[in-house]
Amino acid sequence: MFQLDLKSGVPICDQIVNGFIKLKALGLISGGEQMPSVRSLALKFSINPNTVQKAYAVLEAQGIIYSVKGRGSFVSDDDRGHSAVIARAKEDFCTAVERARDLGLSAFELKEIVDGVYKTPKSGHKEEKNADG
Amino acid sequence: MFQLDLKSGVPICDQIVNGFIKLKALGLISGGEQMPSVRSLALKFSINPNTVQKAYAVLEAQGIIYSVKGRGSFVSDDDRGHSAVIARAKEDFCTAVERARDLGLSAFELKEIVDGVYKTPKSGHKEEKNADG
Amino acid sequence: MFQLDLKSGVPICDQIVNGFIKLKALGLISGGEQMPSVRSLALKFSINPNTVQKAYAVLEAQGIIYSVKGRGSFVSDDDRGHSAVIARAKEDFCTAVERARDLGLSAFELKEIVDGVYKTPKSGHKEEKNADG
Amino acid sequence: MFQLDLKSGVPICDQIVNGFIKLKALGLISGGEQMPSVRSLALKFSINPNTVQKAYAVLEAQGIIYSVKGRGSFVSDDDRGHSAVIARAKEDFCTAVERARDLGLSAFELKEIVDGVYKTPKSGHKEEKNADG
DNA sequence: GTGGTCTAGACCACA
DNA sequence: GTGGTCTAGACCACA
Repeated sequence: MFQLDLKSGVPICDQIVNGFIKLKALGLISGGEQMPSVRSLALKFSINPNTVQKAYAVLEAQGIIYSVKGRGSFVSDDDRGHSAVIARAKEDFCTAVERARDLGLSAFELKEIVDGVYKTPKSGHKEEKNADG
Repeated sequence: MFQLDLKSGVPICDQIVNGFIKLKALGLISGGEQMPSVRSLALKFSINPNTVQKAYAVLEAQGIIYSVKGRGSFVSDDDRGHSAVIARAKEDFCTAVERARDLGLSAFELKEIVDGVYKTPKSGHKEEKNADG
Repeated sequence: MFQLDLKSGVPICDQIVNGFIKLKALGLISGGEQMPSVRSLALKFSINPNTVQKAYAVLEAQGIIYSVKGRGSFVSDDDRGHSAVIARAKEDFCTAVERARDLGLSAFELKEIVDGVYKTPKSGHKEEKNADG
Repeated sequence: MFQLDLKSGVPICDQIVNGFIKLKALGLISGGEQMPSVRSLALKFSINPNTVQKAYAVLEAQGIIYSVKGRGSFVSDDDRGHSAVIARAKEDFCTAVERARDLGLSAFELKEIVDGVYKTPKSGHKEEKNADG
């Protein structure tokens, strides 16, 4: 699974949404698989079930998961929603590049940063420390 | 000048701050030059003068501009602030890379995007439409 | 038979009820014919027997089927229920028309859609993929 | 404006979302126009601000409106989102036609119903009576 | 048990 | 003032 950083200022709901998108991107969850129930995840993270519910609603709206009343939530088989999210991520990265360029950074500098990040071991060094609640 | 995108979700204050940083980075405004008055800018963008005031305060705190009582605000000569801004820009870009990596994008893909953006002429401004308020 | 779409958001019970109504309307099942047992249907669809039970109860209440203690459920001969079902189908369609009208669609557009659907061969079943659970 | 029917069983949030979509379809609200504030609408309908907030979030996700923190919510200039909603409405109507056809109704009967609905004066006779709260 | 909706009320950033 | 997030807790339909 992933972890929450309640101190980060990033809305908990967003962290949950992004957490599952990452898990799917990494192949750690896949089509048809059952999601943890709203209540169980809320309990696990010591947060309010409404927050989890909201995150699941966003994931469902994006086509990443689907929910069946009385049965649970499941990872979607169809990857269109997930692909759309990835496509948007590329656009976002493109915007980030433009911003850096506008501030005078060179293409060389940016590519160095890219390499630097990819050479770093798995875990992002400064994000998502632990769920303290 | 630059434009505001009220729909972007980015706080107006931040957009103003970043707008002037960009202008200075591009050399479109330079040391000693007088900044537009708070009132005139607020009028031009149809936004609250307090918001402009706050943006100017941030710019001053970062050493990008300085204000002279009774005369107005001016673009700073020295580069005290500017290098800090560049450092932060690098951090922001680094974060963008990490996010893209977490979603499964490869270093190769990202570098391709970087090259694509830098090959494009200046007009990368396909976003930030207009301030309608 | 028919198929369930667990992702549709339509309650499973309703899907079963509507499925059998459709089968009878199309003449694919007829008076006196025995219905699949609750258990077998639940097994086939990998759903809760209680859900099938409830669907059968609704069908019986509408006069579409009848049950004989110890023997099972059977398709009803008479059309008591069927005409009521047709009446409700008309109401449902009427509601759909009103909704479309409220969104600005013209009567002409709707009638075109009607013609389009009726000109299509039988296989209008582009929805209702499969029960995966 | 539109009215809510708290007894209808239709989620209040959905009623608000559909209400504004209808208003836009009818041209009663248009691009750039300011939406009532979350709080004022909640007060007007005697419902919880969270419910209005949720409705506005859905409208924003669909591109029908956009929100600016501290300023308010506005009807979107760009009609792509609204058009997508209309397109989906056509699909929904198409599904309704298929369902009616599957139950044995003829194209002629359906077109009669369409004409009937469009000949009826403006207000749907059975929907959305009044907000009692 | 499951997801979904709603109220009540606190608190935050922003203008 | 504005929108946005979150908690706490009730209640519902459905399986």
